[in-house]
Amino acid sequence: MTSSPSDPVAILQAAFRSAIASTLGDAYREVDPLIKPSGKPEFGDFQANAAMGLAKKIGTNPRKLAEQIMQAADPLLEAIAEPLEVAGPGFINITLKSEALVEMLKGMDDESLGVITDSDPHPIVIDMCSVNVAKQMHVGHLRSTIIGDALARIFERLGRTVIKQNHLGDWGLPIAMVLHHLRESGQNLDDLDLDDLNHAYRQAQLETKADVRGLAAALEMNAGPHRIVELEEQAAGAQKALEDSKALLVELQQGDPGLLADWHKLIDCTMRSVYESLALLDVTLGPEHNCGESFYRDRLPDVIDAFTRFGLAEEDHGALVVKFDDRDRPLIIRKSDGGFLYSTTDLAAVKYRAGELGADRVIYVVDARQRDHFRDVFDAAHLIGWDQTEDGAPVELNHIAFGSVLGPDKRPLKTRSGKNITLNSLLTEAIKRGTSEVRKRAADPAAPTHGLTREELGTIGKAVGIGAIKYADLSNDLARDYIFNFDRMIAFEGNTGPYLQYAHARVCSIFAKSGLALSDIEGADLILAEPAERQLTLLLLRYGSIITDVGRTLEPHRLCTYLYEMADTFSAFYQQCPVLKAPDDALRKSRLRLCDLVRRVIADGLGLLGIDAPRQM
RNA sequence: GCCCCGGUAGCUCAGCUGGAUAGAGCAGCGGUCUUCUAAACCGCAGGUCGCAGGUUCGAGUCCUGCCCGGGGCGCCA
Repeated sequence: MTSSPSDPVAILQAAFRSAIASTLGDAYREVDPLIKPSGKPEFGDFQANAAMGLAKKIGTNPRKLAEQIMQAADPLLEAIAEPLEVAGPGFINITLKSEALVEMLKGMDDESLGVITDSDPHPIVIDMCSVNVAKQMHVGHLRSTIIGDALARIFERLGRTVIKQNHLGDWGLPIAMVLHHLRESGQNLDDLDLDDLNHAYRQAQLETKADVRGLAAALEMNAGPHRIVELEEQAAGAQKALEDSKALLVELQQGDPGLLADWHKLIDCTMRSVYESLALLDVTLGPEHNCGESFYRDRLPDVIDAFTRFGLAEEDHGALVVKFDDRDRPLIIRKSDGGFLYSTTDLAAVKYRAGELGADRVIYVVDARQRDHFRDVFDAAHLIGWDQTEDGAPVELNHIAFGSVLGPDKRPLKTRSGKNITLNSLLTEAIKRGTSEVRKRAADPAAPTHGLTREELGTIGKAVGIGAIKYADLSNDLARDYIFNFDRMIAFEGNTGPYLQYAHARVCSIFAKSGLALSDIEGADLILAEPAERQLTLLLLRYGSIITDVGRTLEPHRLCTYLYEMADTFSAFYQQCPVLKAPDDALRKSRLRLCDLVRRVIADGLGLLGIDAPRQM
């Protein structure tokens, strides 16, 4: 990672590193000087906070140490910073010279926008969406898709090769159950629609689950003989349906041609609807990204062999398990009936992604309920050494354990009638709401959108509606559950997608009204006299490091917070610094150039979140 | 029973490897449109950071215990 001349933090870090080393000796060359944007403008632009921690470690006076470091750093920064100051218990406050800020701003004023790319040739695999065939895509898959897509865009922006994979649930017992049910009921699989599939899924669930537990409870609670017999018959029926489904799964897994053909029909039916939703979301994820459970079916025996060969698996009650030193829970990799499980598949997937695809990072965007599972799988992969590429690079396995989407009652989101809300209906509703907001505004003759066609307004409305959903999903800490609230997410006030889109449109509008072309301001002098101009500049200069941070932490909400702050800071600038009505031409061009940078940063940032930024709204 | 995640203003949430007086947005109150998009901006008010200990110059942040909410826990995925 090189340091960009446009990133003040990187420049200050380098200077303070050597200042610390020359104060305390070479042993301290690698300590982080803890450069942070200053909390308050009166403390300057940045602060170095390392002196206090170091003083504690060494056992010296923090303020005194800060002064020593400051004296060493001062000459190094003479060209770009005002004289440094020590404040409080040992903060070193830094104010940059305006000329230096101008140079840094020019440094980011190209396509990069200050984002430093990484040329590591290993791809990054992102496991996202993960629909279950035989089940309609619902809000649960929304987050996985939106988050995965945003991360994919961010890593591509950082210069990495990204392989998106849709790890379809297409090979387990549930799909066998549905297939069994459809065959039993004589359904014609050629004109199967999603409702048939959903119905079949639910019926199959009922058939096989009704209801061994009920029987056990009835026995335990000394229910009457009639009730027992009734439940026993039901349970026997369930057992039979389940046995049949299991048998069908075995046939399927052995490659029975007729069954395979039916299986494909089922998948096609589900995926047609999935692709519709993905198109509405503007997420590029097609058949070429499908790499589901069935893909690994021939690789499962090898997983068992390898774990057995390395002595990492042992038999327990007939099943084959991997045990860990630090937890009671084992990972079952083969059932006592010889069948494989999703843990077997997931281990095969780790091996494939790291070993064959050569990925040095695999990101699983799967909901938080699978935390324990992935912890076990990752640890098992580590035990056997599959978490490295063939060229020896260590592989980072990350599970993005995102929270649930809840309804207003804080229970998993359902319709009033208690059904799961389908993703398609949700997206359609969002687009409808977005469009109606945009139309409402366009009805005003003074609105810039007034003359637009119905179609143009529809395009903007879609961007607003979908953007609102995506932003609501990405702007919170992913680990939290979040309450789905259309009214809040589509509001134009506060930290929402539409607010940012609006801020972007306003900047565009200034430029459009200026009557100038981009080429007119390209080399314009930048004049940073007003505090608002400085604040805007300091924020613009942070863009690159924010993107790097998101790549490191996998926390897209940091980008959201940044963009919101950008819109806010721009508003302050906009209020305090006339652009088109600036007192002279030089200032006008300087401010337009600042506006242009703001516009590009917001558009780029929203783009990384998968959100469109219309030029008008 | 064990494990994991969360608990910050009335509501929804930020708070970056411990740093200066804990920040936003909604909602509430009060201002700002002949002025570059008022879908905006400015101001006021609002806090025992779940509770109790501990670590230290300094804790929302780290450690221990407890409370509340959610999730998970051997042959479903």
